[in-house]
Amino acid sequence: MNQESPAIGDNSGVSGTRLKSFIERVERLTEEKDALAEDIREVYGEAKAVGFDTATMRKIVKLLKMDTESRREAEELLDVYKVAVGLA
Amino acid sequence: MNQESPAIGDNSGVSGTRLKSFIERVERLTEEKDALAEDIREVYGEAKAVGFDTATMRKIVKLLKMDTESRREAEELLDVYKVAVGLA
Amino acid sequence: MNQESPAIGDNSGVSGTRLKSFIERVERLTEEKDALAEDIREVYGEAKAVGFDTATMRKIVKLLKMDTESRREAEELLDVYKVAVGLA
Amino acid sequence: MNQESPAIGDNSGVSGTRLKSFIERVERLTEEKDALAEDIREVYGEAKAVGFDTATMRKIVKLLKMDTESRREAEELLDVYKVAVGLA
DNA sequence: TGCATATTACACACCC
DNA sequence: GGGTGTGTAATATGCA
Repeated sequence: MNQESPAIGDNSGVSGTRLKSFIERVERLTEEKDALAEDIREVYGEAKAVGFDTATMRKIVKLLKMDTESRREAEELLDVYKVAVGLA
Repeated sequence: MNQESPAIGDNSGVSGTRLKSFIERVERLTEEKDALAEDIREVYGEAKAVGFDTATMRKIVKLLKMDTESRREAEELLDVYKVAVGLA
Repeated sequence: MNQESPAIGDNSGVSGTRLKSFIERVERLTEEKDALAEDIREVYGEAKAVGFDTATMRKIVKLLKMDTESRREAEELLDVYKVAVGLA
Repeated sequence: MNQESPAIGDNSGVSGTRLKSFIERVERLTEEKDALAEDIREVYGEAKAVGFDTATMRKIVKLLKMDTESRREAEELLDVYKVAVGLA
């Protein structure tokens, strides 16, 4: 490890508190994220229960997401171009 | 494929609407999930900015999560036992 | 490990030879793959040398690849649909 | 951005052609690279099919590669020294 | 040295 | 319920 780790080694206890705070924020966000993953699983479960094919559904979702990302990337590329030609 | 696929092939259009609804729910939940993943990255970014080692932090979070899950599983097992012996 | 590992433990030496053969094939392919990665780096290097912005180039390549994959995925999805409706 | 970008902004079209050429070379090399990655996956697949543990195999390949690179680096260092002392 | 990307490892979900 | 394949997260590398 080549970090300076200002907190650890500082025996004031302040940085331990700070680290703990960061960790707790991550834990909290992770819990919410896992809950959403669970929700998603449930939606697929419902769809499957009424006869839809989840593999196909997942492919559709993936494609939609890829489209969205392509569009976003294309816009970013445009911005890069603008900078390149001195328009931004 | 041994799915009944009630929607596909049903030309009433009703199931298409239903499929669309499921897809949109998944998309929405996925967006929220990705946003949380982004938030988590940001927390690690902040921590890194003040000198903490994020790889180590990730290990800690993982350990804490394992503990949490172990505890939860132990509790679930206890519940099962309670039911088994007529205590719940 | 819950593999049967038929080769290891068999002291005939035959499976050791077979394992070695697999490993060598992987090594050979990996070398070729790394050489291509090197070639790609060189192309970017040439482009940079004549004044192109490689970050932009990388974005373009990425977008083109995403398009290609979208098309391929869309075709695969179509196939899945065909199966789903009993056309294939 | 502090690149000169000779091509962009040059409306002769020549640099556009040149850029295109670079892009295509990268795409072609990338395709070959991806094909090799696929081949490697297939080799692991074959090995797995006859009972080998691929995770272990990957570790071995990694170790062998490290050895190879260490050796190569040692040789390169030797060359540097040779030059330094006038032996090459 | 910090960031972006490429690869590798893991975990979940599906099928048998 | 076990194995397989896919998708996602973490790590390692290489560039600016």
